[in-house]
Amino acid sequence: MKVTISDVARLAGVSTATVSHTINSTRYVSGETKEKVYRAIAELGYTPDASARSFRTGKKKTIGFIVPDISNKFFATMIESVENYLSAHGYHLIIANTKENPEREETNIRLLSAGLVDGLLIASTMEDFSRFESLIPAGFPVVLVDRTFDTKRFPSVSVSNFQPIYRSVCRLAGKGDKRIGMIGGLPRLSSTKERIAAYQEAVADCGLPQDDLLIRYGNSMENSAQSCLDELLEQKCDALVVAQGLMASETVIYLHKKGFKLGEDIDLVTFVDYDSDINYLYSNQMDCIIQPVEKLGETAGELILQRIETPDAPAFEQVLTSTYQPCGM
Amino acid sequence: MKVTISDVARLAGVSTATVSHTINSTRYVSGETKEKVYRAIAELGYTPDASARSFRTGKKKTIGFIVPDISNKFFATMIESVENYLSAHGYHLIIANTKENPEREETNIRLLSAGLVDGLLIASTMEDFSRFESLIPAGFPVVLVDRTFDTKRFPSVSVSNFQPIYRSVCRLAGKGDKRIGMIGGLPRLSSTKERIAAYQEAVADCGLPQDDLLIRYGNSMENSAQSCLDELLEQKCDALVVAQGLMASETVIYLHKKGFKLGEDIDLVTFVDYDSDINYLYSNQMDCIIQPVEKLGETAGELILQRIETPDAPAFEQVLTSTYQPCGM
DNA sequence: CTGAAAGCGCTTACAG
DNA sequence: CTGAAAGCGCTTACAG
Repeated sequence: MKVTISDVARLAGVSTATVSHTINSTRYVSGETKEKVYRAIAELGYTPDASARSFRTGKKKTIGFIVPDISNKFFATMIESVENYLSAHGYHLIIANTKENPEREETNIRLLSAGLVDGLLIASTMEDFSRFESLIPAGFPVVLVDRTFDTKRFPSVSVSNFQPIYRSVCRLAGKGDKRIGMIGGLPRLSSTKERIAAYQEAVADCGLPQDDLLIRYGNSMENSAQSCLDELLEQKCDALVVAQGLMASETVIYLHKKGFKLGEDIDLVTFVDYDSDINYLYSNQMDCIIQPVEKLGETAGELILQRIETPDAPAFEQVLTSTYQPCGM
Repeated sequence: MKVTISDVARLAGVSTATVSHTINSTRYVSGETKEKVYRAIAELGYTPDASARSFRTGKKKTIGFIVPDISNKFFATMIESVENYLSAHGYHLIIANTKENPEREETNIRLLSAGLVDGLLIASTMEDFSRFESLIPAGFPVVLVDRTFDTKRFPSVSVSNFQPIYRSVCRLAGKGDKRIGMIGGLPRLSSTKERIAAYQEAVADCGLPQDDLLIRYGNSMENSAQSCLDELLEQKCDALVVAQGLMASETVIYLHKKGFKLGEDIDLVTFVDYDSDINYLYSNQMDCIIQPVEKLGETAGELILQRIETPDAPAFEQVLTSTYQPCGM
């Protein structure tokens, strides 16, 4: 049978209060009494029941992370980094995967916020903020990760999207490229919107032709780049900007198979998950925008624990900067 | 304040028992009463507290997965597949990362088995079975994933390691290769041991020179292939077998950078995580051993839920087969 | 320096 | 067809 705190108390000849205080160092216990308690614990092989404890205290010591796509290495690395931070602070991590499906996100928010976790990290795939907001119980600690909403009611950590895209378009224009194709992720995501907007402004500012046919969208998951590429190549692009990591890898592979020489037949700028294989192989043939994935995860961990401490602190946005790595550096 | 089942009962004018039974459909409740209960729930915005419920029932509806390296896409994909299976069956998934560190594994087993989860999936990095076994509370549901122990006391799901490696060595020998280098993962892992043994037997059976200098070990994580490769290239290998996915990617990149042409200057056989970028690019230049990652995850989920149902069923090993994909197929 | 006891929010025999 | 009440295993004021 299960060994409980009462069994320990009985064997040690003390109260359950004393056992509890001994284990948790939450009030003074004499050396002699401690001794007896620890002996009883050892003899019975007692382990406090985490479930009872968290029920009693209301603290689960667990954070939920709602991720759009675990098998995307960008998120996998982020999960690792979050887990690393949290476990160092005595927290566990529950993972939920939405596969960019808003219904799955909704279900998971409901399930996890109903007493399973102390706080939620969400890389949301939702477009509608009011729908999103209505799912979060009042005062429940939430931090948005990588993707934000126009309405800034939750704290967030994300990556600067505008500047690196703007800059790369200018550089391409400077090289003499005229028709610059753009591939973005899911159109509804804040990250995609910001990147597309940066592209559009840069194209206009550099005096290049503005053509909606030069902008294509994928689904932010695997195997969605190819059809975009076919369409852009038909448009006779002399350069491509790929604003999403997974699609970037696919682009490199596809161009390679089609026999394009990067930097000669076509110029390429890509967002990369920083330790992608492709990046190692081709970093000398394309410009890369390298995201601080680990920093993103660590900051997310930091913010959510802060949030749990002080749920009513004003929400603020934290924006990390990507590294711009031109060809061959 | 928090809305509890008593608040609902009071407002609906029924007992908490009736509210509970209504929510859970666990005994007959008249239509009229149900109506009242649901109205009260809606009015108060009541959500049952998962923590209280799991404390009471002893069922957490949560599985722990102890993973050696989340950022390794092999495991990331497996996590996705496990999560997928579990969430479809009403379970949550807690992730712990060991970074191939036995102490971290030990800590995590202790923490998670102490009332946090109903069962544990473990891809263990431990060598010593008795140490491992001593950490698992008697009768606690455990399933070993990808890596097993010689002593078969826990159920497990893993991938056949012997046959594909044996076969690849024979094929290389058949092509005329004489000095076949072998790179394995962490020497203590069952997967590594089996793969090395297969290599050794095949080398002997094919009448090739047996030379310990042809066998090198990495750490099963990132950036450990290079030094192995330098040593093997010094041994004038005409073929390489890389028995670990991450190291395989690194090998391809390194050989590429060194200017080797695969299949001409050197023959290559690799274990691959099936959707690796590298595989897409080079599958026509090397033999691949493709692991059924998703099936592995799904089976792991299946086995652990079975185990929770019937913890005393005899432990059995489930071995999945890899696909052998020769050059250019 | 320590103990007796209430109570966290549910579920579930037991009883009618 | 439904209710009163015990109890899961802890923690924590309150009291001495």
